[in-house]
Amino acid sequence: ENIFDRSRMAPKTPIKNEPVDLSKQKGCTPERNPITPVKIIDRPQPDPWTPTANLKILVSAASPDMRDREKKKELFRPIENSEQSDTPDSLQYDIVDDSTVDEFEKQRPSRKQKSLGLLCQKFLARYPNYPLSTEKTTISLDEVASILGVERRRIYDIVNVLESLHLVSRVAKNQYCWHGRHNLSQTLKMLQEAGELQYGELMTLQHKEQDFEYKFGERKKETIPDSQDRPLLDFSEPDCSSASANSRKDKSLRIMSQKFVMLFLVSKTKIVTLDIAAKILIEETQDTVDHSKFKTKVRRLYDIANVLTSLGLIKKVHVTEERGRKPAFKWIGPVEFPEKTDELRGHSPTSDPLPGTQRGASVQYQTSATGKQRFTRHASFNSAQPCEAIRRKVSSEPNSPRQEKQASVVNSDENCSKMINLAAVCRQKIEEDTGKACDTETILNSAKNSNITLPLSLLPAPGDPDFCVNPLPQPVFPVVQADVPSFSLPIGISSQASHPSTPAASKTENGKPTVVPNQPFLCFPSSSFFMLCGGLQENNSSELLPPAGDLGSRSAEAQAAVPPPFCQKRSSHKCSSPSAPVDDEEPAAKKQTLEHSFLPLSLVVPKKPSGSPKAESSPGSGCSAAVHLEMDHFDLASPVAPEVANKESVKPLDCQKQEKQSQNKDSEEPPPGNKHISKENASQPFQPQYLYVQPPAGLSSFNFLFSTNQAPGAISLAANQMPSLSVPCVMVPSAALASFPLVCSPSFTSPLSPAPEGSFSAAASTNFSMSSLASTTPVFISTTAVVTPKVSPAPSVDPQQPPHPALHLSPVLTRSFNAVKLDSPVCMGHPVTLLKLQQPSSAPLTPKSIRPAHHEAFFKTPGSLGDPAAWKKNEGNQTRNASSVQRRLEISSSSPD
DNA sequence: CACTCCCGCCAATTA
DNA sequence: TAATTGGCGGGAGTG
Repeated sequence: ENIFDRSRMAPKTPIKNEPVDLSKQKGCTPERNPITPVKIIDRPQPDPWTPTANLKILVSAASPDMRDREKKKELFRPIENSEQSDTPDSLQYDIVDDSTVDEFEKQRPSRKQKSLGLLCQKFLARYPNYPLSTEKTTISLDEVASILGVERRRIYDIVNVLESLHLVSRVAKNQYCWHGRHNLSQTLKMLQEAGELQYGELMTLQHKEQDFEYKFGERKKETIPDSQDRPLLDFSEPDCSSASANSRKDKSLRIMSQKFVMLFLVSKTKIVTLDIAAKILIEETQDTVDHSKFKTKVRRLYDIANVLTSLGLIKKVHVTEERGRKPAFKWIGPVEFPEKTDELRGHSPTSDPLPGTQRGASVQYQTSATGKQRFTRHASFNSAQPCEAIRRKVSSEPNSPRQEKQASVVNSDENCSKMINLAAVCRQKIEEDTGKACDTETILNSAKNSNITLPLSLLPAPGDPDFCVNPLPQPVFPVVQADVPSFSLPIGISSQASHPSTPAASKTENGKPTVVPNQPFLCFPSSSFFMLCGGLQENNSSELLPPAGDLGSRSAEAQAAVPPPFCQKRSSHKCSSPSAPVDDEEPAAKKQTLEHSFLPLSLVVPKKPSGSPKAESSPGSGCSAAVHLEMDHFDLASPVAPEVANKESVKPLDCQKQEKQSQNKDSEEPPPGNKHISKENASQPFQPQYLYVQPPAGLSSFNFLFSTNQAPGAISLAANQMPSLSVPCVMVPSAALASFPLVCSPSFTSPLSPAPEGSFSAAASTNFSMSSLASTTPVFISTTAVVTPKVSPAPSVDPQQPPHPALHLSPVLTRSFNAVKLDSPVCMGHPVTLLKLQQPSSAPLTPKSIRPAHHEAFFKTPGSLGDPAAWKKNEGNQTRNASSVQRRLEISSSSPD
């Protein structure tokens, strides 16, 4: 039967081709309408058998080999001819001839000739690497499949990978749009950022069995600051990717491809072994990774690797490890991304149809024609497909499903930078030897210890004016950034975040450029980072305290509150006073976002919708763009309260650049001293500064604070151990943050303010919060255990995962909050509730375990980061969690609407 | 035998 | 319901 089919196929294809091809080829060019379902035309006769066809069949029957050959030939011919696909007949004839001839035997296509890599090359050969911007070439799957002589299924494999890199995007059924490599660098950059977030610091690679290896991703790019450009990128990317990608499920292949690329980008060595990649990429595996699953994953990786190889991004190499030689791939593509250049160049001029501000929207629209839902989804995350994927998974997967978590980070330090370095070092070591890893760990530990003491201090911020958030000027960032592992958001989100900065600034300015010089907090322009400086005051802390249960309830509120602030930040420049400027933006946007997004999800959803709306809404200024980013982020959190946002906006956020600078000073140190936090601390004696990082898309709920100065180091980054977050940051539930004044903007006082208790202005501040989700529970994530002290106890939480300690987030208990609050004033001292990731080092995590954490967190939901269990533990939390989860899910689904 | 990964069944998703 | 997509894993080719 098969034979029969095949034979049929051959004839058939040509036929199709003709019609199709014609249109398509032509179509390739610009004009075509995306919309289409081109294919229709084709199929007319299933069997247009030609005489030859019959022969073929016979032949094939005679020998399978023959068949193959024939096919191949056919395939090739067309290919050779390239576009000529014209003569189907001829093909057939040829085939026939061939069959007769022995050539077949000679050529024997052998498997290699059929390889996906080769096929991909042929595919790529058909399209220009850098197509003119103006036109878009459309790709018809049917057409291509017929031309290349392969089943459509294979084309999907190629296209899906290309799509993950935004080389193509799906326009409609059967139709893909060829973008070429204009955006490739951007995409890679984004992936790198995302990868850093996810895997970043700790890229953990698990090797084999039990060993873990941690890789710490280095942050190559330090500059997060770029935010300006990013936005574009984000959008653009998102567009492309999102549009196409979102459509279905998570599309594992796409996601896998992105993750796989991320691994390369994050890896110092640029070499990733398949098994490690497979382990990391197996999200689900959670506990038991099935061997079969692993195998399957590896198969897929080969598929992806073949395509990437064809793209010249990677090459196959072998790594000899202790265990022996393992297949691996080395990244041979660009390592450094000119940042925007790509964007600017590539995009703007040429390709992007949808560039710019609108882009996101526009794109969506286009796509929308095809499928609304998809788009909608996309919209929500343009850039961050992964996120979506994650969500989906979460929702879908019972196992992994996690709740989201929120965490706010408390302190970070320069240490981060150090940490990073360490991580890198560790990673290297690890790579070299597993054993070495230990060393690194030790180091880390030491660091941690130091940190530990400090744990988090949350910011005590008082609601006061004192705290100001200033957006740091980008320039400043670099320093910090460098240090810190980037948190860049996951794909989609991050981009947005970055992007906004500029515009936002403008608005913010209105309020005041400088809010308070002294302010303890700095806001980073980039949405993603914020630096908080200054001592914290206690007051707010109280607010934070709210019991977990409360949190849950509050969280929502908090969330709502949170968002606004960010916006301001974006404006990196100045955040102005509370004065309204910002407000405008936020509110509208937020509201919209809110509407769109569901609360919890904020991260996920928001983007697009929010973005567009925001932009629109905010008349203001460029801010819009910037805002978007932030907004988006926030949105997630905030859905709640647009109002709040408004309020917030009202309040001056105060971000001043100046302050930043000052802060910067403080913060700066980090890079240099990686090693010991303690030292840093010493150096840092200053006020504690914190960097606030917006949660990556995946992590919507978490807030990260990094202490610039002190280092408590935190965290030393447990990175070593944990893949999860090695970063020295603390994750604090948004709720917690909410209470903090720092948050940004003091300006907001959000009525909503989550924290009833505290309710201070701080409340307003809460904004940050992404809280929505987890908000309630503050969590620390440290890889290592160390850190925290107190909090503790709870961490154990996860019964389930115990084995995989890796990431547990220990949920900080509510109390922790309290504690935190209390401590507050001092950054350091706070008893933060840190949750360490449990596992840290000691136990060798299995890759699986690790993965789960990462993956989930990264991909799926913020919650995923932590152990679900942890969440559970918190009683109140649980509910929340669940709710949050649901929300997410809902959102995802709903958002589209 | 291990590494690759083609092939195509068939489920999920769309149209 | 039909078509499109794409997950998945058996098992074959290659070295």
